[in-house]
Amino acid sequence: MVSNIDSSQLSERSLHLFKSLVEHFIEDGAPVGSRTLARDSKLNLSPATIRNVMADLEALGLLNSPHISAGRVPTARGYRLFVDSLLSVDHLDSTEVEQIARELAPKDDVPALMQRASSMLSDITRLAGVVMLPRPEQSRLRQIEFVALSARRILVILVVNEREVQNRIINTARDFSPAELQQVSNYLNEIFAGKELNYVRATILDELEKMKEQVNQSMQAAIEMAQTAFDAEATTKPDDDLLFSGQTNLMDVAELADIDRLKKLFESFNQKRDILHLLEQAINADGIQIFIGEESGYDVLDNYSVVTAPYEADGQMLGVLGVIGPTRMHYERVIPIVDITARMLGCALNARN
Amino acid sequence: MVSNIDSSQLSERSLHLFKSLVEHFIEDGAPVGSRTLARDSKLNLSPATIRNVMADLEALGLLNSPHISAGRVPTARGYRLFVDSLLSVDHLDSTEVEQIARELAPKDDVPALMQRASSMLSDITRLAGVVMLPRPEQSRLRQIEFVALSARRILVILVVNEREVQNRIINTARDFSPAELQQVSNYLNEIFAGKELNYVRATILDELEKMKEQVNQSMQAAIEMAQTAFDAEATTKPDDDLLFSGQTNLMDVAELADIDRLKKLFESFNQKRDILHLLEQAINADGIQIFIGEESGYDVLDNYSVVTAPYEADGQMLGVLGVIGPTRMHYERVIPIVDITARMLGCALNARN
DNA sequence: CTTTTGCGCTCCCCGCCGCGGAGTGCTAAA
DNA sequence: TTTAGCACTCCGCGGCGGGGAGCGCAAAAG
Repeated sequence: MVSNIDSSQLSERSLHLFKSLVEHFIEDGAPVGSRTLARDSKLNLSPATIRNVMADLEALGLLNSPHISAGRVPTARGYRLFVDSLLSVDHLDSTEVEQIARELAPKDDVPALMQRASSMLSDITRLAGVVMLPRPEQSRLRQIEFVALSARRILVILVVNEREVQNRIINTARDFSPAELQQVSNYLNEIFAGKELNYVRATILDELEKMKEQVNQSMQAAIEMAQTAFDAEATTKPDDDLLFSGQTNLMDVAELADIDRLKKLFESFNQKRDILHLLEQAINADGIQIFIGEESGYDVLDNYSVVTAPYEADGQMLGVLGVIGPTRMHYERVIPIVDITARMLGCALNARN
Repeated sequence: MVSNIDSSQLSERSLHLFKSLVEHFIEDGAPVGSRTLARDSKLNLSPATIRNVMADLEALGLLNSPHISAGRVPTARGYRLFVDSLLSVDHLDSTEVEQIARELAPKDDVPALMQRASSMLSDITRLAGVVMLPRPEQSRLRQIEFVALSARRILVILVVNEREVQNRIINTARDFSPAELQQVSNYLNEIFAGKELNYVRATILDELEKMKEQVNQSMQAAIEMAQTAFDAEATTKPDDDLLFSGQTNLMDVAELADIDRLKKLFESFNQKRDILHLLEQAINADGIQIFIGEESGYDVLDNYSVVTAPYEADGQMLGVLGVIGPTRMHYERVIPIVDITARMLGCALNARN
């Protein structure tokens, strides 16, 4: 990775012009030339002077021109400098903040809340929103219960991590009476409550061995049943842990009239893999993190930027949310929106202790 | 609605030529002219003759030309005649059937099965797949259970319609002991098991009244709790009942290079409303139903066709699945695929009694 | 009456040209 | 160091023209 440009390496004037250029480009999407820049930047300089400056900036890799006689366009590196050192972040007006707060009122269940966070992000920014759900890297079994649906069909309920409930139906080889089920769940709760799910899955086999000689046959069958339950659990929910919304907003941005690239992007939304990896990098960031174009390392994201922020509740990092749009996006607006959404989502999650 | 053309109104020759034209157009997507048709159709006719026939067909509204000196293209009405009377449906080769069967093996839970059905449809047809989930127009409560998470946090489990399990967590105003919970659930099961959910919701208020004077206070609180549980239920899951997949496949079809229309379509996938309405029309159809272009009545679907089939299990219609693609699609292939997928999905659902 | 031939005409597509506009780099002057 | 001047490049656009595909019509052929 080539070292980035530090703002101290450049003259005040260059920085000013550079900033002005980037802002201009973000506004119009057209390469900006020395004339316009001379007109707009308050410095009273002739186009010629500005051309010299721009040539320097291009040499540093902050700008380039699509072709020799066009204006200049920021490179990814240019955006980086802009975002890191030059950006003046918008102050959100209070009605917007209120809107966010209202949308994220902790009135319903967690998945719905996340969904709303995502669509709110996309609505407000007119870009694509994404929320990574709490990845329970540590899932502790809190409680397990069995409910008999009929003699051989049993509903298994796993309560995990205080919040989450999973249930599945298993068919058993023989009948179980409600009393037996109670007995089994008592037993399992006793030894496994509070343990990590993977540990439970791993241990349950050993446990089964121990049981074989020791206790009565009924118990043994019970353990087998539990094993089925946890096995099923293992194969479930591989990754519905990314909520997108507003993808269609990206179909408006002119720079991506290219339908093939857009298709690739949408496909990577569906696969989820790449985006997931990217967001995982952001979870330990201290607040807003921005991936600009090629920086991300995923070439589907060329010409796109991702603005993310982790969110937390109860002092614990839970996940990441953010926005995906063209590199040419209004960072000064998007950044505070993502930021405040992350905070408010955290609050909403706290509130529902 | 203008009356459709019946195949008996046309001469053998016209039909043959028309069929040939449609097939040709479906293959290439280019307007087809008299020359090509003369070459391809086995009838030994000169282009001029064919031009006359084509003029007739155009007069009937089966064809039209994009502009005066281009070839002809089928209209929606033309496609209608084609699929209703002229289409020779492909015989699926056995490896494909096997693939479908394999994908739909009833190995996991219902939602996952549906999801696989949808993505399989889109994979095989290279179009967009959609599955409408069983709309439980009639949800019977089978069983209700309470699990104490802590003294005041209670997990409510509703088993509905044999298959479906819903759970939610409610916070209570006062503590409940496990014994109490057991008592409450016994009571509720006794009076409400087998009843329709809406009925339960409606009745529970009355029940509450009756209770007020009659029984002990603990029971009353319990009923209040149950009410909370069912209320919450009412507000849940408004419509996650449509599963799309392979939308991106539609980005390949040339006729829809028009990004704006594509955007509108994708948005209507997200809203779900229109597509849902459309599929609901198909649920009582006897097998395959096809909506061609403007016929559907939804203008987002102009230039698109929807091929649907209802699926059933235990002799009961459960939902509809299908495929969305350009009107110019390979009906002879898509139709049997949708058909067999619907059947097999039904089987898979049956199998998991 | 049906089919074919012949012909003139329409319209699209594509490449070509030329031009104006925007912008650059360089050099020489302030 | 900045500015003015100038030659040059490249894009975008409109106009032009030719080739191709196809049509409709009318008259001839069957």
